[in-house]
Parts: sequence; structure tokens; C-alpha cells
Amino acid sequence: MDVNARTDQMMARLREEGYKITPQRIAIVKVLAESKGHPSVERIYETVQGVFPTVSMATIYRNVMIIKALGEVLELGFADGSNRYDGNKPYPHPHMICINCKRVTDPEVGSLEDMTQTLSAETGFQIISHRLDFFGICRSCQRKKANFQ
Amino acid sequence: MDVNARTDQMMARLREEGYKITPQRIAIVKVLAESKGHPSVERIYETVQGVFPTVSMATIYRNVMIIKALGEVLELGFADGSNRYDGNKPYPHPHMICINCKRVTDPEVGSLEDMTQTLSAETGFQIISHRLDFFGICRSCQRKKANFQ
DNA sequence: TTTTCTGCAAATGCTTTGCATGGGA
DNA sequence: TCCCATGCAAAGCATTTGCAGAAAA
Repeated sequence: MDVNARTDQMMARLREEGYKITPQRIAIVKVLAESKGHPSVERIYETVQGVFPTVSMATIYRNVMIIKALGEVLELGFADGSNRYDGNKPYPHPHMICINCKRVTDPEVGSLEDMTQTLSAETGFQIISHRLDFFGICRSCQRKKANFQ
Repeated sequence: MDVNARTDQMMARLREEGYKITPQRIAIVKVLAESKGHPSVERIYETVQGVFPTVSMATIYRNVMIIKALGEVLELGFADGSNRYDGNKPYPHPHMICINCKRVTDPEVGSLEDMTQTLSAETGFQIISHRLDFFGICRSCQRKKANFQ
């Protein structure tokens, strides 16, 4: 989905829910609406800081939490606290994570519907959501490594 | 794999690597060798405490880290800090996680080899590992919920 | 005897919260 | 004008680290 359209969509949702439209909030939503980067809180902070130098981490955390509670952003939580966010495709989908540069990309793959169906039928587990991550070395990092050898 | 056999295997590995065999360490390994529960650090602590009342969290954390570094335990990290550990099957495999009781079980499913192959071929990403979690409500919790309605 | 390990307590570092001020509606 | 939102600073909290004594080899 187009970034601007997605931004408008998220802003409309916030307005609907009674949240006020502040410049900081708009800036945060804009960063989240771009899925490509799968930004971290730190990254969102740095980007917003470029426009509002006095913005605080608290504001970033509070807004990301609000938007997440509305289901408008997908949180990819990691145990080391390096969470990443996707506001462009806020529904479960596979990710490829480079363990070297930490880049997160969305591969083009079929969904896991077959496996989900099978699991539900066999175990009686009512599946609500899933998460599938592939860890490895991205093309770019493979090239860089080759240059050192 | 049998729990005792797996315990011996892990202990042997620790000995090989030059680690000393302490009673606390043995107790921790025993808890990890049982995959069924996918225990948390807290759970390991409580269990070991049953035998060594003065054991400290620091000892649990240090030992789990050592065993993890040896690749003898799979860490299922969660952003909220509620990490779970599997020392019986310390390699990537799908998990089913009940969002109600937090129970973690291993479903019987085929691996993701096909998808992994396809992704590697299409994107050039060198896949080293993966993680697949299904979130939902387990049978037991579905029954309990039914009782309240 | 030497070296590692443990338990305690303090430090760390990210995230959350309280509060007074500022800014939307 | 009325609240909600922000920024700052302090509080929280799970995890990690430093250190001295205890235990393994």
C-alpha cells in the first residue's frame, strides 16, 4: 500500500478514536507507515528528532503503544529489546532478518494457511495468529563479507 | 529423546568444554533436558530452589547462557522478557503458544524446508535458522472458557 | 593448590510513569 | 476553555556484573 494513503488511514483511525492530532504524532505515524524499513523505536526517535529536536523517547513509546493497541502496527518483538515495527502491513507475515546488518525484509511467499489448518485440525488448538522469522545473511552482507576474504 | 540420556549428553558436553560439575549446574541441566515444559528462567529457578534453597537467579542466568552458547538449548525469546527454553530439542522447530495459560507445545508437523529452499533461491538470502510460532488458545483453555459461559 | 563457581548486592539499560507545562479542538 | 499530549526526570524491573568466599579438580 502507498505510504501516504496508509498514513492518512492511520491518522483517520486515531482521529476516530478521539486522539488529538499533534505534529509529533503525525511524524511518528509517517515513519510507521513506511513498511520497508521496519524501524526500531530508536530509529523512529532519530527520524522524528530530525523535525522536532526536543521530542522525547517517552512520546515515541507512548504513541507506538497507542497505535499498536489499535492494531495499526505489527510489532516484531525481540528478546534483546530491539523491537521492530511495521505499520504498512500490520498483519502477520513472514520476515527475513539479517543477523549481520539487522535489516528486515518481507519475502514474497505463500501464506501458512495449509499448515495452520492442519495444526488446528490435528491438535484442537485454536490458532489466532502466528509469527515466522527466517534468520540469515542478506545478499548485501554476503557481498561485503566476500570483499574481506 | 529420553530425559536422562539428554541430561548425560549435556553434562558430557559441559565437561568437555572445561566447565566444572556443580550440583546447581546439574540441577539446571536436568530441568532443561525436559522439553515438555519449555521452562522460563523463573520456572527453572523455582525448581532448582526446591533442592538448593539458597540458589540465586544469577546462577540460573549464567548457566542458561553458557548452555545456550554451546548450542545445547533453544531459546524462545519474547519481547516481554518471558523467555522459554528447550534443552531437549535445541534446534528450530515450530511451537504452539497458548496466549491464555502460556503453555508451549511442539506440534507434529513437517518442517519448513520447502519454503526455506524457495526463499533462498528467490532472494539470495542465506538462511541459517528460522522461528515459527503459532499463537492461540489451547484445548484445555478452550474448555475452561466454555465453563464460564 | 589453582581456578572456576556461587550468592549477594550493586549496576545496567530499556521502558514506563508522574507531574507540570504546553498545545489541540 | 477544557483536556489531552508532551518533555523531563524519576521510577521500575528483568538481567548482568563485581566481588569475596566456597567448592570442584
